Amino acid sequence: MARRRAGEFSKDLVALADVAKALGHPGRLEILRILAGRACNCGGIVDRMPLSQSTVSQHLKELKKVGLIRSEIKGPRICYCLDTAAMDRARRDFARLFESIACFSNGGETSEKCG
Amino acid sequence: MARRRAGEFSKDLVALADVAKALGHPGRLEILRILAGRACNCGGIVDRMPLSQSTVSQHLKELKKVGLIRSEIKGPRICYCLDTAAMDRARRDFARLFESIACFSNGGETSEKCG
DNA sequence: TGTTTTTATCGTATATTTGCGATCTACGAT
DNA sequence: ATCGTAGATCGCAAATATACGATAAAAACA
Repeated sequence: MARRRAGEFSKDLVALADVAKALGHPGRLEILRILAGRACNCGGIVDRMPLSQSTVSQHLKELKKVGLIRSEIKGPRICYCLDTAAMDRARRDFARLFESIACFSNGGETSEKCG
Repeated sequence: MARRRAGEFSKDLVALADVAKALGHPGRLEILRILAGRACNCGGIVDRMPLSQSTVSQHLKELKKVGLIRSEIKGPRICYCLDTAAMDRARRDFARLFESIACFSNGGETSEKCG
């Protein structure tokens, strides 16, 4: 992004966009799916993904940045798991977004006639 | 993105990630909010946003690409509106994503003990 | 026909993302 | 102390994204 100006959009909007951006990569969605089944260390995730260790590590960092996952040192390895509270918050935020945006009462066509 | 390899992730996953990515910018979320209230032409959106006409036009193109909005030529101007069917699909897809990922039955802590 | 309005697109600049190999760090085991 | 494993981080390259001004294109209108 170039020439970013501060305070152009509301804090909430930016926060939601950040979470959406974190979800905006199939690899990161896949990681969340993997962690949903079971907390897992980095290596375990790498084994199930078509990406290198360093790349997976970067995606994990990204997901951590927005708080969707957490890590915990477990002896020689680091265990990653979902932050269920954050996930629940995200779920509600998205639901609210779509609620606030859409008036899904009409037949499914344009929201109203243009003009 | 560098060195993209084809078919690494499932089609559905990629499609959902694409929608998430489209939602991953506060400007685009704002545009959706504006269009939720009322179908609007490009100029009308520009007037309510801290971005230039050309930038807004690009964001509109992005949202069109994933199908969340549609456009309709209306005389000298082009009217943009939500594609309510697509929005509804997206809403359900996100709801399903969070359902499939989270087991929100425990106290809100880690999904299960790590390791 | 020429002018105005509206929007898309081009060209450009800059920032960010994605990806990988290589390396560094931390830790447990020998 | 040394080695091996696990993971983060660095350095690099390439692709995308973001933003804007300028310009082009289409349509209404004088």
